[in-house]
Amino acid sequence: MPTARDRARAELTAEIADLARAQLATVGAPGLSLRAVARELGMASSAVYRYFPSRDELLTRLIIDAYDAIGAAAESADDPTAPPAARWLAVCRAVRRWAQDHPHEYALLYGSPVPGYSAPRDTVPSAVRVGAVLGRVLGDAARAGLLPETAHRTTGLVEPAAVDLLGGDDPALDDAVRGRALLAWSSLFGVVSFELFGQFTGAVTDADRFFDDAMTDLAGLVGLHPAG
Amino acid sequence: MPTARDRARAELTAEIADLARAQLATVGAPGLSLRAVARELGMASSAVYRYFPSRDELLTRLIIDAYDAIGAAAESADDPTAPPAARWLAVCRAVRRWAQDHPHEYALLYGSPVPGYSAPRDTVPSAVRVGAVLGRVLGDAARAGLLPETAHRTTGLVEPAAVDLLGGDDPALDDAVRGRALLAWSSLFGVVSFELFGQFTGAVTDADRFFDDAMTDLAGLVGLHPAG
DNA sequence: GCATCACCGAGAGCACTGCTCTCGCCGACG
DNA sequence: CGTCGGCGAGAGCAGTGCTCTCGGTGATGC
Repeated sequence: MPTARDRARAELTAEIADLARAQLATVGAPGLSLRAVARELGMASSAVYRYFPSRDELLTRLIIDAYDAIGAAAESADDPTAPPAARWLAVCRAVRRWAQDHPHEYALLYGSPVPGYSAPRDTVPSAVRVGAVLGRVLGDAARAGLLPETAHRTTGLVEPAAVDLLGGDDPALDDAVRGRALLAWSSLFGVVSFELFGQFTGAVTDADRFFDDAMTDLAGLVGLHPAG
Repeated sequence: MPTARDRARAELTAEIADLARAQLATVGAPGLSLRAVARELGMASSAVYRYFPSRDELLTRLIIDAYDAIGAAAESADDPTAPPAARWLAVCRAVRRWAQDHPHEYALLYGSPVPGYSAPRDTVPSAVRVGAVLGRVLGDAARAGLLPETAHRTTGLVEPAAVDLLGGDDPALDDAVRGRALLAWSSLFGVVSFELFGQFTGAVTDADRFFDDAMTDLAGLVGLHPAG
């Protein structure tokens, strides 16, 4: 059973992470200072190292939390009873909205990787959640017979381990449409990143409309059409 | 006329930038240290400030140079005599190749923006070059009559100032295809970023084939088909 | 119940960073 | 030939991540 010390430790760990997240939201990842969160917590900087052995470990924690947050946003935006094309657009919108609400955390996930820092294994399950939602939409559509049947199946492009994440198995799904799903998935984040990082400034008049149009085009690319 | 002092100054400025670029390639942007380049140059750190008033100014210089480098790579990969779909794929491949050869510089351009640092106006002309090449391919195809005519023209989505960069004016070009061109443009970088930043690990068996397939799909989205 | 042991917070300290200021030197220009 | 502006060097400030050592204290074994 957890002793009082254990509970205190868990509490303080969470408190540090929360304060770090707050600081992240204001100064961004490069400006995140372990000493600053220690100061704000009223403790010596060295004491923080009892809870996070290094700044990178703290960042890893924040990364996992952020992946889970955007994943949860995508999941809760998905209404499995809605038509597939509408589900697709709703999930994309939720991702964009979360990114706009948490730009620094988004940059931490989908911006430049921290040099000399390779994402630990622990991040993978959380990182995959958004893609899994999109894959589920695709798979449900296939199983409902709403996807065009493929003439000749292409295989060998997608890793077998990734197949179940991309809609699972179905006659309407081959590696060609799975590949297009991967393209659509990365395109979603390409568009969101470009918008968030200012690459679109001065290019488009109505960002909302552009985004909806783009996501609808991507849905069509994988065989999801508003009508069917 | 330029005095000896002026020439020396220009030379030293370039030397600092070159050394900084070399350091960028090994330790990445966050690890770029002004003191380190000064050390490697055998001069006091304070002397470097005669040439770049701040670390951010140095970074800006590197950003502009990198935009120009990837822009030049895209331009020299474009053979205006080739069929549009082939031109499109060639340009995309060149962008990907440059990114793979200069991952840290790529991350500097298309990764997380440096917080508290907004890209100065000077970067815009260089930043726009890759997009301009793709826009030119699209415009040439339109003027050659290789694009499907649009039934009813949609307008008001793309900023007028950006129209000439997206192929110029032509009956075959309206804001719907221009919007899809913007989508394809950002998708190119979405795919390259995901591949470079490790988001695709364990998803695809043949990255080259996947990329070619994806870029061909994007070309088709804007109306560029291998046959035509 | 007491001794022990592990954890925990604090402080000092190291090596490093960006940046500023002041000091002499020296080349260019009037 | 004198003056003035740029230029390099050095010291210094405030801040960083991280380490180590030092007491205190809560949890555990006998």
